[in-house]
Amino acid sequence: MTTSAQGLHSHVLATLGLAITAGEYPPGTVLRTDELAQGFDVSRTVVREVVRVLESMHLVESRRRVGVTVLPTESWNVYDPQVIRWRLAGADRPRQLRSLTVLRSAVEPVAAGLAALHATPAQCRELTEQALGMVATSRGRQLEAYLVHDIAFHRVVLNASGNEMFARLGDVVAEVLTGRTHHHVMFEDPDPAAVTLHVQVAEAVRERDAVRAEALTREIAVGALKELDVLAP
Amino acid sequence: MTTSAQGLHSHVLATLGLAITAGEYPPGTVLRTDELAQGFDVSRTVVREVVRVLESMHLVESRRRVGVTVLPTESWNVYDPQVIRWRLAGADRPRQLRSLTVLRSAVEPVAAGLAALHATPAQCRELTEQALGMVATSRGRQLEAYLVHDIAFHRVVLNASGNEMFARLGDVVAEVLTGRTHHHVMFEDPDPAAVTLHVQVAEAVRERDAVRAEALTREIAVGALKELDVLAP
DNA sequence: GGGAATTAAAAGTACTACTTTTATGTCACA
DNA sequence: TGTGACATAAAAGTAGTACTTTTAATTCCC
Repeated sequence: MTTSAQGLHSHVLATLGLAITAGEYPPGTVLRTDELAQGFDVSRTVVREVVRVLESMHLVESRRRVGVTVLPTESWNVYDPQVIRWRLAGADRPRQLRSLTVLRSAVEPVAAGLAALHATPAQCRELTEQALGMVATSRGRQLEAYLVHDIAFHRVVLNASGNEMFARLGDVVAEVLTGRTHHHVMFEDPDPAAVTLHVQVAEAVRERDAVRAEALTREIAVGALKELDVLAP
Repeated sequence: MTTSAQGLHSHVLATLGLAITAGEYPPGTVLRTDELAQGFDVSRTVVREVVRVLESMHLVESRRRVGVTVLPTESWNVYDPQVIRWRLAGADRPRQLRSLTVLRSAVEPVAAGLAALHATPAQCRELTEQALGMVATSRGRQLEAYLVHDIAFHRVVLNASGNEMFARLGDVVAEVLTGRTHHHVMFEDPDPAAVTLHVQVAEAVRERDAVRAEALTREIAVGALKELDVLAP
């Protein structure tokens, strides 16, 4: 069983959420609470609580005398980390990775600029450290170790921006980077140019050079976009 | 009563969600299901369903033998439209408006650039129309009418970008613009420079000039940021 | 053929009984 | 006196049932 299930609720939620985001139930499909309860062999209580959660994610809509209707993609809360995880686990993972990468390319440069203004000395240190870690692991097929530093690096930048909305994208970035590493056929070491750019971003932030930090991060983003355009048609 | 309440669930959810996001229950506060049920004079069933939803927003965490614990701000799903609405209605509205505006300033320029590449003829037309509407209502204290066009304009840009994540920020932008208009003391007409910029963005998109569309939108964003720096200390 | 009244299906709500987890306090033993 | 195993009870989790409310759809009357 792949769906982490400590508790009936979690299990049903994960299963249903995954199925819906995977497009298993096309929009407009109506599910009946009692049928779901029977299908999962749980009480109606459990199903109702699950439906309420799915409703809050705008994946479904529950109406009396009708049932639980699956909503079209456009109404989904696509920023909900849970929804993101489900979608990344499902069929349209490539599409999802692309739109998230575009989001990154918009947000991260601005975040880096702000980080240059707001980063604490500790954050500057952490940033440099992670960048050096990236350099150290950038050769010789140490992709997993590299990934850890890469994620940590971007997390620090987002946090140091001082903007709550940016900071909360740390998980998204982590998912994207992980997805990329694990789907890239894992043959090649990371692009040396990208590694250098990260080091330079750390430098720029340390020197409080917002403009440079933003520009450099934009270059990183462009690289990520290019890479993706190659991957997907 | 200000909390829209068709159904017990909605009522309890709105009340509790608002209270928590307003910081009425400091992080770490534990609420007991039965007490809530008594307090709201509803069944435990209703409270449980509400708690499950709040849990999915990471506003609270429910643990056996402990109760429902209010989580710190850092864990909240700050991108959940519902959470955003609650917070905008609460005490830290100014802070919230600022962080959302920064997010806009990062996203919208990129979205505009993409819109220039992907916008359909219909979207181009719509964009021009809204921009002209802004011009028409930009003088003589027609702030409400202006706001409608402004919101529509930005929504079209975000939709036309073709990126799902951007498109879903339409509501956020609408909230921010509305909040701004309604809190600006409503004396002055909109900045003529901003109006002109919108017209030019529509032009650039129509002419498929991505670079120009992005640059112009960035100017609009800078304006919005400046305005906010004046508003809040 | 159209509109009003009826019906029934499904979700919403309530209540009650029971299970499971687990924080905390107790007691025995070293 | 401190420490670890054990017992206790508190609170959430689950189940089942009975009832209410809404409302789509059918029927029936004009």
